[in-house]
Amino acid sequence: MSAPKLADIAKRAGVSIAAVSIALNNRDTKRVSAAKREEIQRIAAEMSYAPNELAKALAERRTRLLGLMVPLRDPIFFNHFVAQALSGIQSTLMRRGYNLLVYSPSGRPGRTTRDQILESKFTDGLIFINTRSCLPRDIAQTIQELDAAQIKFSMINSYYGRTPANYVGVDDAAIGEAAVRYLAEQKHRRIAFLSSSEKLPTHVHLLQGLRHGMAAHGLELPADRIGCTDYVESQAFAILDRWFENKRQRPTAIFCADDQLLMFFYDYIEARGMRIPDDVAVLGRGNAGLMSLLRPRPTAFYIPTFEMGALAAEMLIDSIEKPTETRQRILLPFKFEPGQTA
Amino acid sequence: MSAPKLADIAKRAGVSIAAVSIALNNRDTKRVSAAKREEIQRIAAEMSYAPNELAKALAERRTRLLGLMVPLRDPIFFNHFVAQALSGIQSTLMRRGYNLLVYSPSGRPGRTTRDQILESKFTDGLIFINTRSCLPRDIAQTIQELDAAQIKFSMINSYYGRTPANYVGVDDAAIGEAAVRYLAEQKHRRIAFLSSSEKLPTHVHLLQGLRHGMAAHGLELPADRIGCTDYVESQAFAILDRWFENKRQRPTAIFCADDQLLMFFYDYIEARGMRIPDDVAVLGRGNAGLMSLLRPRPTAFYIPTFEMGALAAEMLIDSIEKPTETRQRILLPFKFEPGQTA
DNA sequence: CTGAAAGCGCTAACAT
DNA sequence: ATGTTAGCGCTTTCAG
Repeated sequence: MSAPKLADIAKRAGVSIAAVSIALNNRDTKRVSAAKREEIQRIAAEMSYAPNELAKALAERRTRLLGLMVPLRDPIFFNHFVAQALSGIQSTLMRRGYNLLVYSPSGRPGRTTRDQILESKFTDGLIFINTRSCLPRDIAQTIQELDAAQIKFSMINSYYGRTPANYVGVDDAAIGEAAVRYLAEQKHRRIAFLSSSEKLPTHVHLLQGLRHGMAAHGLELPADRIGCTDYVESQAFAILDRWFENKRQRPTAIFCADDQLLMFFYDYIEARGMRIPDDVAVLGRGNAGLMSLLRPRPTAFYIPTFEMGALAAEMLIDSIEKPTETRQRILLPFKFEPGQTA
Repeated sequence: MSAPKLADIAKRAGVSIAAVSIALNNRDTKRVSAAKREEIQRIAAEMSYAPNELAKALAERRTRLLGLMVPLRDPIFFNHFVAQALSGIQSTLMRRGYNLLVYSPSGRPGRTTRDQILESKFTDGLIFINTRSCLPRDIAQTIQELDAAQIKFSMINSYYGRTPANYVGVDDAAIGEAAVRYLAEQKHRRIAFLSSSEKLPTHVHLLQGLRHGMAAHGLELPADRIGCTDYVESQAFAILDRWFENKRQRPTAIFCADDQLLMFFYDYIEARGMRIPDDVAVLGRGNAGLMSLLRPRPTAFYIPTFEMGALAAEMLIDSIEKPTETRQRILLPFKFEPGQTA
């Protein structure tokens, strides 16, 4: 026996299909008498009726499904970022009655926006998680194509282009500034910046904040104290060796742009037999869950990943349900937590 | 202008809707002439046609969507487990052309199987991730209800009941045995087991393996060297204090049942000013990604979370596509990686 | 207040 | 080889 449908209930109750649909869905309408409604509900429960969401969605022209697009390619750090964001997204969806479709991330770089559009035919809207490796230009193009296809979407992290879009990020410039302020207050004057790659938005914004902060404190950030590692550990080691070779000129504090770089730094310190914070202070930035495992406990700025996910979902649903809603670009404040490293 | 549909293409091409459907879907059939097919494909591309997956699914009676049920989340450890399993699942789905619907985990414990069944109306099958906190009895009931509703499913981790079901776990008894073997070879004779809670399947199986291994090596595991923490750090500390109070009788090696317990142990060692492995050796079990962040690097058994996800998805899809397939219960082998702690 | 009928966009069995 | 037709299960006018 296959799943019971409206018609089955209608037959048993001796009413029309429409009557059943109305009785079951509109909790308070006078379209159907109280007696009939109860009868219908009883029968439905008895047959353990569950609506076919597919048919429902087809008729209603909406699925209450959101799609999540994740360019999955980075190691654990990113995994964890996604997991956190996912929790946040889910917390919103739960409250607002949506579910999440996580699209299989295609390893192949050929994954075009067109594919995404195709896939989105199942959903009411799309959430994008932009990783540190997403370039502004690519994102801008994606936005254009989505708009052309009239697909609703919102983005998490790292988008700073000019095209208007719903997105939520973190205020990296503010983090950079706060980092300098904190270190300057501890009398650090030679501060270095261990980062990812020159072109990445995060790098750019942190740097901007750092420079601003340096200026405010009468300090400066010479080019040779900015290290771009491209996330290659050996490259990070080379940069650090350069910084530390001269006892007199070595930086007294390092600011690491994200958790992976912080890990590199911990590894380096261990490899060279140094100690944090005795030999050098370090300030981190990244994901709370992961960094809390490190010892000594990092003094760090935490990215509110969960909240970013929750907010991105909220924005998207708003724009779906009230199409007039104008697009918002939100930068969430960071959290700071003192540890043992600076 | 709303999205183009088959009818639009049909009109433009001067053929029937069915013809378009066939031309677009069945890459190699003689149902339609080569010329017409090309013409149709050209027009479709031109209008950037994308099929309405909903309608398609309704007609085909299948969505190529799998649902993921995740019980409410524990802290980071679990987050990461889920993220890993998710990656594995996705790798299979990608290859086999499915997508994943991640159901919002309901915080409320009242989330019944019935709810899940309701939600599953969107999917072809369900994957369950059973956490360490899932009791065998509850799982068994879930299985029964799913069967009654004729819903296909597979489970990841921690199910060891008698009801037949597709599931993939890890061979904890083998891990327990291997743990003893490894430690015994290092001449450890007083080995203690820091664990979760007596009732949990993982605990039971690890213990079974440990006892077996102990016997084989002429050792024993007295009850007072089995510590159940219920994942409460203070409880863990109390147990450890008891173990370590007597210098003569203290265990020389500890086996931790999972990563969270290992973290407790590291915290304890730090708090009491001891050193690993000088004061005590420790052997872990858990998630590769997370534990690799710890220093000293743990010597540990790693659970193949990614593979478990991939396999669970594979099994589920098989059972969907070939309904004759009999149910399988697979225990994956663990991975062992030596570190600096034992 | 209730039921009949017309879709939603697509597939597949059935004619031609 | 191609076109026609009847659903898939539900919602929603629109008559009665």
